[in-house]
Amino acid sequence: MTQSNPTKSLDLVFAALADPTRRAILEMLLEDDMAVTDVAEPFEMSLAAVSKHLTLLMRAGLIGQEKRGRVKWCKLEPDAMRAASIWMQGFGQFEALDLDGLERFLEAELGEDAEQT
Amino acid sequence: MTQSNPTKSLDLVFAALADPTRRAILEMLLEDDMAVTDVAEPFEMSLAAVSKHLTLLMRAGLIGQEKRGRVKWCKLEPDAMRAASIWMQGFGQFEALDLDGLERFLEAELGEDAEQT
DNA sequence: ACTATATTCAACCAAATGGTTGACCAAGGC
DNA sequence: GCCTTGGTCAACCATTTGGTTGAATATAGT
Repeated sequence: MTQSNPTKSLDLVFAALADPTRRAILEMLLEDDMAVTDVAEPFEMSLAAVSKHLTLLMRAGLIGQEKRGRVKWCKLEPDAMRAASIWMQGFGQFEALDLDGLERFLEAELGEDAEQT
Repeated sequence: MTQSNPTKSLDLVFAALADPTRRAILEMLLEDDMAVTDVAEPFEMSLAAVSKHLTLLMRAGLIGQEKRGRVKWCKLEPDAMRAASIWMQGFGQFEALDLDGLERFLEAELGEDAEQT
């Protein structure tokens, strides 16, 4: 009856992503690791509220936290998104939107030996 | 009517996906269009409960419903997942790459339809 | 017209979210 | 030691969610 682990994990990840504040936090962490206070700074809500958001992101596995001194550092854990991302890709070929553009981007990114099909 | 607020659209899609029943429904609809009663059949909950889930899926744009006779047919609308899927891929798939460049690419790709933050 | 089927609606309930404020601990700086 | 800063905790509040049941609506079949 009870849903197995992977299902529950998808629940947590998708639920965590269903809030604009939390998505914004994840985007900020894409740039760099950040202290909790600095994460909270751009938002017009209390530090406690942001702290709760971080707790949810932690439970979903999307971020990790490490306390050094009195500062708690948050770092992105993008691997937690992989299963959810793959699940979604089962529903369509979203990459078909502009595969050429993506290819050009990846080639530029990976450089020389990227294309040899 | 079109979702005027792009952030809200990601909210709705991710929230809709955060429930195992709704994900299971979407997977069922991957096979074929289904009537509401048939969608509800495998689940150990009332028809009304499933109907509510379908309402949420509708609001998120993930399914469409068409009433023919007294039967309401549900069909998958996987395009509604696109923006969310692409948003996620900005985190998981290309970690080794230049993330700023990827962000610029995705922004250009999604246009104003999927800008969050 | 009567009845059965398909689906939603309405009222209710319990639990979770997203936010607030104020108190609380922990770690530095002086 | 004392004060400030970093961060969580606890209690509270409003709203949403996920479920129930029973009544209501609409269409089909006979």
